Amino acid sequence: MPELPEVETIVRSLAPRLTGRRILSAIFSSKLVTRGGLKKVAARLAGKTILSLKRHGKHIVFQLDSGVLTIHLGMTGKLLLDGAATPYTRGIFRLDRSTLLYDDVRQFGRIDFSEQLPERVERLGPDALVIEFDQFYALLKARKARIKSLLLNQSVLSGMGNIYTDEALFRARIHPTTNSGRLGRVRAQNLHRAMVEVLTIAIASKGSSISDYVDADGASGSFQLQHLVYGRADQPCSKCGTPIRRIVVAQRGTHYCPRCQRA
DNA sequence: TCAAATGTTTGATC
DNA sequence: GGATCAAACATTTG
Repeated sequence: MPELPEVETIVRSLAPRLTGRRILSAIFSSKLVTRGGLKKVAARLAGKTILSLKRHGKHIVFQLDSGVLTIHLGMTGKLLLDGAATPYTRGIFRLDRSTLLYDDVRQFGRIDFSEQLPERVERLGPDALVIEFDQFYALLKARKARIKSLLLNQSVLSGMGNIYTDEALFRARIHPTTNSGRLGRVRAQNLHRAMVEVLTIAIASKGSSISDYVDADGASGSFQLQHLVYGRADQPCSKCGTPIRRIVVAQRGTHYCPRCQRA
C-alpha cells in the first residue's frame, strides 16, 4: 500500500497526536509482522513514552524515551487511530488517551523494537523527496541498472514505489528500461524535477488510494485521480492518445506511453 | 482457475 | 561487487 506520500500523510497526521503519549500496553497477534516475538516486543514497549514520530523512506520510526519502535506497512498495512478492530488487526497499542491499531491483510508489514535505529533504516539511501539534484545525478551515473529498478531500490534512494516511479518516468518522458548511467544531465534533471513534483502533489492529495490505502483516520487519498499511466493500461495517453502499455520491469507491473517514452 | 496487487528479502546466476 | 531474475512471504479480488 504505502509509498512515500502515503507514509508521509500518516506521519504528519499522527505526529502531533502521538507525541508525548505513553504506551500503556501493546498486544500482537502475527508472528510474521512482529518477528521479534509477540510477547517480547509487547513487554519492551509497555510504559514507554513516544518522544517523536518520523518517516524514514517508507518506514515509520517512533523515538521512545528509551528505544525505537519501527513500523513498515508492507503492501497492505494500515495504522488507525481509534478505529475498529477487524479480523486483520495484527497489533493493538493502548495509549494513555487513545488506541492505535495496526491492520495488515497480507502481513508483509513489520513491527520492530530496537535499542537504536535499526540497520535496515540506517542503510536506506537518501530520501526521494529531499535529495538534491547533484546527489541524484551522481547516483544515476554510479550505476547501470534500468532506471525503474534503480528508483525502486531503497538502498540507493528511499521512498519511491511502483506507482510514483511510473508516474515520474512518464512526466519526465523516460522509458522505464533506460540504463541509468546513460541518462544525460538534462534528462536526469527532468526526472529529478518530475519525481519531486509528483511526490509533492501526491502528499498534498494525501496519497493514492488504489485498493487498500487509507490514512490514520480511515480517509482515502485522492492522487489516484491524477495518475497518468499507473493502472491505465490500454487507455489513451493524456498527451498523445497512444494506448498506455503495460510491461514487467524489475518484476513489477510497469505502465508507460510507448510514444512519449521512447526506448 | 489464473493473474495481479502500493514491498522486501533471499538465493542462484551471469 | 553489481545486477538480474525467480521465488517466497499471505491474502484478496477481478
